[in-house]
Amino acid sequence: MENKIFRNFLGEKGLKPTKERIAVLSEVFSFHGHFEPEYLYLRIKNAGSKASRASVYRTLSLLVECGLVKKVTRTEKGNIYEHTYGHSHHDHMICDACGEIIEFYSEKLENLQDEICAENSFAGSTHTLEIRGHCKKCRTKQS
Amino acid sequence: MENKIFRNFLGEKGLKPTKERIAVLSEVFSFHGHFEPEYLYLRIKNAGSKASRASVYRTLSLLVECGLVKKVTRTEKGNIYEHTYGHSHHDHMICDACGEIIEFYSEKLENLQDEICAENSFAGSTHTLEIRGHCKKCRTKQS
DNA sequence: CTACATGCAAATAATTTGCATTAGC
DNA sequence: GCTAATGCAAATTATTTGCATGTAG
Repeated sequence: MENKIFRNFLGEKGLKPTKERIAVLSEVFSFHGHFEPEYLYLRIKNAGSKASRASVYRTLSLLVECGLVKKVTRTEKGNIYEHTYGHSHHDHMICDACGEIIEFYSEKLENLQDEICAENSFAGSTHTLEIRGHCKKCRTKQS
Repeated sequence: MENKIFRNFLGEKGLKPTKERIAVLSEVFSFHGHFEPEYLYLRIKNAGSKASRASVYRTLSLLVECGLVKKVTRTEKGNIYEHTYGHSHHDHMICDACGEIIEFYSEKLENLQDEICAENSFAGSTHTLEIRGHCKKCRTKQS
């Protein structure tokens, strides 16, 4: 269905569903989890499709724009993305030791944030909560 | 006092409190709010001190390392910092329209996050919560 | 004196962009 | 055919780094 959504989006903007764009789209949705543009590029090459790095970046922007993909965070290196369609909103814990990303969701947290926005007369549209620390595994490994 | 803290920190690491480092330090603490490295560099020049961009970056890393300064967020452009000493922990709302950064703090929010970490056997050390949307001012300006 | 710091300019690295070529419709 | 999209390589931009020179203790 993400295919349909993307094609609709392109149609409305007068853009064309080229094979490169479709290749990026299906690769993004071919796996779960988080990824960097370069990783995606390599997967696409590996899958037999061809799309230049430039097209990967360009298409990624389009996918973000139409809401199918979301920028998760920015690291020292660059951006990390995840596909969004079929996934409900969640936040992340990132392990400083092994880099593992744990997703979580808390209704209470969402409500509390709405309250806080209201208190500040702020119209919140999105948020990013990133908790850093050590995951269970790395926690025990530590000194 | 941040002066003392920094000097101690340098001393312990066998580093020297050069005039450039001190210039960066005092400029960082000469104003409140958030800043980019380039803005800091210009302020320092303007204040009559001289420190190259390289030294600003190098010193900023030291300040973060010793906890006097904190990286607030990463934008498309680069990093944004704020000084930390004398400021308690808080989170940010960022207006997508005018870029204003509003600070807030919620005890409930902190507690809730601790709970969530515990549920996931995660040892949280820091977190960053960034709520994006429109501030009061830009909200009314909108369609 | 002697490390460590500095400034400069060159190096990095992710991302973007200009442009000639190719391809949807 | 016309407009938009691609690939490439060059450009951008924040940040880092190598190195010869300066300086704190």
